[in-house]
Amino acid sequence: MALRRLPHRHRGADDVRQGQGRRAGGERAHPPLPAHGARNLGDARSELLRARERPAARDSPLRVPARAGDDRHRLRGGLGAGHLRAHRRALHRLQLEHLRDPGPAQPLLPPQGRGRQVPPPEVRSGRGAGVRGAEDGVAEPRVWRPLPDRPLPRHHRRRHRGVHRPVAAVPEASGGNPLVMEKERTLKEITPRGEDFSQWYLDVVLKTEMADYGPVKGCMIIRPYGFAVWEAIQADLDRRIKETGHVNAYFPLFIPKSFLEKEKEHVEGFSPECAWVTIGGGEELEEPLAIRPTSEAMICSMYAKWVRSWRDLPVLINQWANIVRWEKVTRPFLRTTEFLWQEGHTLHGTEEEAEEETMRMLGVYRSFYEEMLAVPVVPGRKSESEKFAGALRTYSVEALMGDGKALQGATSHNLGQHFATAYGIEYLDRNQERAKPWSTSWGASTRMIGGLIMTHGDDAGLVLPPKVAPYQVVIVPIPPRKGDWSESVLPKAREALAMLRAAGIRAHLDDRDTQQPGFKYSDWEMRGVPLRLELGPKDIEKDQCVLVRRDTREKAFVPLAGAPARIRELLDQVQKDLLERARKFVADNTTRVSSWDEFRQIMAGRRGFLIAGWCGDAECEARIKQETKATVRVIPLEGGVRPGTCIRCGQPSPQEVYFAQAY
RNA sequence: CGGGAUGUAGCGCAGCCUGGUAGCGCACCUGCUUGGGGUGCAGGUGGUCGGCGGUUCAAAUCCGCCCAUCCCGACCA
Repeated sequence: MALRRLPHRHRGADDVRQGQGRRAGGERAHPPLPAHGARNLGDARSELLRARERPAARDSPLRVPARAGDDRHRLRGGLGAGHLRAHRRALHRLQLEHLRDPGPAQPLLPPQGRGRQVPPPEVRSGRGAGVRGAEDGVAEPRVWRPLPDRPLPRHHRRRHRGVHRPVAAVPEASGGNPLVMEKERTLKEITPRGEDFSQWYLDVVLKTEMADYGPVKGCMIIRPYGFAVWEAIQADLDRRIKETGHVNAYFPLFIPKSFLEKEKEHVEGFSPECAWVTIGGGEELEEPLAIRPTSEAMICSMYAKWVRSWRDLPVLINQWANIVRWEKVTRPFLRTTEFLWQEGHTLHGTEEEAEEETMRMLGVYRSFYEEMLAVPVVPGRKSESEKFAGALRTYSVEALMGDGKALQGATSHNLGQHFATAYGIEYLDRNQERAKPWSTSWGASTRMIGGLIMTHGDDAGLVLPPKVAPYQVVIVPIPPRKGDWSESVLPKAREALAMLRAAGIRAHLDDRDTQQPGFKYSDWEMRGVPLRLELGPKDIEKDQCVLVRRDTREKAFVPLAGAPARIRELLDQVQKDLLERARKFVADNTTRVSSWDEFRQIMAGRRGFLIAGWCGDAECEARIKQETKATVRVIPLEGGVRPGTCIRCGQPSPQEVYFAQAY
């Protein structure tokens, strides 16, 4: 297939002619090329090499040590590699203290955040990239050193190097873990949130093995651990969609160009980000096919064929599908070229019914976000400029991320009669008169996972709400000092696993004997498993186990027999606490502003939601965006209408709105 | 689409300025050791130096073109 705007060498008609369109991953990164003999001079070269002496200058002490590599580090905030490493070490030391004695909550780093700390001067040493054991003379107790000296991770740049080598799946039967394929031994380090939130996010996504970059820009691979979260989301949201009377169906990926063009605003809105197929079977197509950026065009066209009578209404169909939008800037989960979502498309006899449906689904999204993802959202209506292309009214739920930026979590549109008109959907009503239905559409995507990560995550990695966590409990067996763990601890751990699974708890036993318990703790904390169950010889003696919460790291000793019940309680508690904590964060970072100065000041600093009056004028909105990056996120549905004046221009404002910098 | 950066082993990097045997740490493999917060030791495996072309006896290194990714902006779930 050929994609417009992508005259890529792997994507010629050849691929299609082969009837596959795709080659094996490795090959695609390195397309077959004609052999060339440019490299066959190796032997002659070595001969000459041996005949010559190595230039002494290479090892000369006069060599200038600084090079491009060093400058690179300095470019980001003026710190050399050594500084950064020292910084990191100091930061972690501070974290330890924080754990023992949590200080006051940082305004911009939600509850468990550690805040940005400047390393004490004594640990700021010269550069020493890649040098191990550059001890700073502090005799550290052996208790727990979260980060032993290691080469400085590259936490200021993320680089992608094509296709990763496939790793064989480890079968569950042999004690493997199907959701975590790479059994690497180091805990992959994560940039602290306060240092660089974007990098933190990418580190979390990649290192927890939720997703990885694919060979095509913006096309990520959702790995098993990430996909398990999506499956949990899907299962629950699907249930909610069906409970509200909808049924699932599936419509084609390809949409003929002429279909897409029927609704003017719609096509104008989406054509810039459309991918087109122009070749099929080796031949130029008569009509280009869009790879769906959304399915209104396709689905409404079919509705025109299906709907004849008022008795056919309402039509309440949902589909789970993939979507392609040619985005210029992409980030895993948050904005990818291809993404997964559900899109509902409904038809109704009256405007009131359509509006009711639109609001009903907005409510579904809201409760889903809060109950499943533990992410508080602000439901509201979009401004004209943020409206869906072709809609009458667009509503959304907006969440506030840890860095003070807002994320549109899901949208619900009242499409009016625009699409019915454009696609010729007509029926005979009760009075035997021709009538046009009112349509709606609503969707939520894999972006939700991004929101989930950015709402709850901390410096140690992911924090997953129990309801969507692939593993709710991980069992870490502690080997005895003497003897074989498979004699005592392991069988007991397996018993515990069976007991938890029987109780309907998603549990995993980490029985890798190549890792130390301490490593496992950190590893699963990074992956956000809500509860850890430690089981060692001492516990077995007392017929108990140790439960540790991921979010608070609180420990509890509980009798083994009572573990399932206690775990269920704890999981519920964690779920509740996460939502509460996130709510508090949103509340703490939502400001009702009364002056333009204050507005600008907050946007220049910690950002967050700003509640203010707005005149409703698009130009005024654009000016605000230009000056502060903030846009109208939503005109809230709750909290009452408070007329006032526009924060920017002073004109009368019919209602208050939520402003924020958007993702 | 503009600006910036990067591409050397699975990951993180050095080597490039001044062309001459491709290196280090981690991971991985083997063995021993260790195990309640990231064990230690010893020995190994692994590289089209992003691609193509040019200069040269010789290119990771110099030159040109291309590709890809990331970051920051302008546009959008």
